[in-house]
Amino acid sequence: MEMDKNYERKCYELAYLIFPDVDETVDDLEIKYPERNTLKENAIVTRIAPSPTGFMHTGSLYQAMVHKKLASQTNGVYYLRVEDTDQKRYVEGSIKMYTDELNYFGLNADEGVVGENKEIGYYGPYIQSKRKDIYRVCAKHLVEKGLAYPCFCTPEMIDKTRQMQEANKIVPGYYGVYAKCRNISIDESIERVKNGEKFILRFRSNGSHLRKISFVDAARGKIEMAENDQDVVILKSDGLPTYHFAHVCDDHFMRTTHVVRGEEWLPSTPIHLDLFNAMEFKAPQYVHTPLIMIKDGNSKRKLSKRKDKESAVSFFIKSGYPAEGVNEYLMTILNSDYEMWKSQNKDKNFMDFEFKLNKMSSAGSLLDMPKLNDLCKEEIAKMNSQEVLDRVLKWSKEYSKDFYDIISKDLDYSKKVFALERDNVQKIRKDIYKWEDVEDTFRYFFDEIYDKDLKENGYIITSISEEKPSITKDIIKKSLDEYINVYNENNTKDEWFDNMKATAEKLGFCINMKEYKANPENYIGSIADFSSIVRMAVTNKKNTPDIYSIMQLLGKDKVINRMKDTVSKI
RNA sequence: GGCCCCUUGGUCAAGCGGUUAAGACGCGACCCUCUCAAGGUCGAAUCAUGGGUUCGAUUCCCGUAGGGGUCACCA
Repeated sequence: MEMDKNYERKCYELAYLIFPDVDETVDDLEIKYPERNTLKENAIVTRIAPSPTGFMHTGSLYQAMVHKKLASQTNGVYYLRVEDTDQKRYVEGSIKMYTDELNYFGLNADEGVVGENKEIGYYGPYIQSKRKDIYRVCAKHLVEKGLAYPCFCTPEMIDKTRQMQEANKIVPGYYGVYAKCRNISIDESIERVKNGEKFILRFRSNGSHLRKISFVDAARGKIEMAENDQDVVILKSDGLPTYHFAHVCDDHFMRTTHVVRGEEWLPSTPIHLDLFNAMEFKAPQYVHTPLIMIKDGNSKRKLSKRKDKESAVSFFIKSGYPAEGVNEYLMTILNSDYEMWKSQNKDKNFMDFEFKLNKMSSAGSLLDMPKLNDLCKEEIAKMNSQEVLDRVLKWSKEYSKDFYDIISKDLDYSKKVFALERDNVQKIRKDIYKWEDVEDTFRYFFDEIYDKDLKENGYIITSISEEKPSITKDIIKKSLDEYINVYNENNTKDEWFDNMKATAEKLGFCINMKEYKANPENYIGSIADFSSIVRMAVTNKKNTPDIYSIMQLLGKDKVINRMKDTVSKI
């Protein structure tokens, strides 16, 4: 007993020696950052915790969706905390980029860091590098309790131990008898600290990997794992905490109820539970989300920052994927019954859907780009021409300045372009799924782009002769010459098509598709071929929306000129 | 390699002891049609494997295999 008292006193001495300037206690912090009593009992407090590395991973977006849903549907809080304890990886401007990207998808946090130098909330600071004092209070507490100790080992020494362990097939790591500094006497520790020897702070775990612990993952259910026995580093040589320790201190004092994170964290959960226990903090509920995978040959793997452009959220923004479509996609892989619900609630959006943790799939899903594209296509199809114009302007201003200049010259005209087969029609054209594709899809409406295309690719109309030898270049020319003479801009659509058919028939085309299919050898081509000639002469594209509407929009002069040019240049 | 997670068509998946094993994307065919897109109709395609438990297993248990993750003074 006498001995224990003595040891206890020494622990306090050591703690004071290491943290002479810390006079706050854990109890003080409990008062400073009280429980969130204004929230209802079942309100969920979640957090997104990016590292400012200049890169937002697609998986984070997926998690942001979980945070947003959980907090909003329980009237809880979703906050953003910047995890910048690794100063080596810090990239300037990351925070703004990150919050901007969240904003693009409407998945921004409602507390914490919400922009560059912008913080909301009473549980801050929300940037870990500014929370040094808090970690030191907590670390001091552990030293006082004999649950943390200074480690004087060099990285080389630790490396050597590890190699020895691996060679002898011993569980590697810094623990038990292999934890050299854990086993030196407290007097020696005090002495060496006094002497100014360099050290880091390690947790003194009382666990054993022979014992099992279990915890409930809110998405996966009960999980059983070996108890932690590693004396993990809690404060690094730069005085900043490791992730493990910061997680415990921050999520406790920010009163997080649910820690939603990628499943790569699952193996270190026992460490965190051990730490929570040592600090006598109540551990949060854990939710480990599956990783988003990508197909690589015959197998699948985690989205890789280096290899896969889709791993960056910025890729989707730069390409102009509409946020609505991406969100829809995220929901479909997030909650298995979302698609069913959506098909019954077509007019609602994902924020109206009740997200359930136990409906979250736990297997990593492959990023399915065709599916994403389809969902985006559907979302764009819901927009009217004004909305499309606004969105294209906004996107191109940022990512395609030339195109922006072209379409903003005559906004009224641009709007009419986007209104084609969109406004006031029974069946909306669904051929765009990202803004990046708009320029090419509508290139023939804008002279600058049209001319550039002709220059680069030539007149593609000649390809008709390659596919159908009966339609020679002469026939193409003759058809256009003939059509130029009869084209009447004031025709209704029906009159226009009758006119087309009359001209085509005169030249030997079959104007009845059924008849043509039955006896193609009797004709030089079909009305479809004749239409193609006109289409390509006017747009230099094989496939376009209804050619009548296009001609109406372009106006007679342009239509006639383009046909004349084609005749003379091919 | 140790530990952990995961496993229904090509992909996302419903299912939660008895089903003709949903639906969506993709794919194919046909219809519609001036091309394409869309739309409509139809179609091909799935319970990784071996043992149990049970009257009965896709469903519950165990093993095996496969895939993934993780083993830092990075998060």
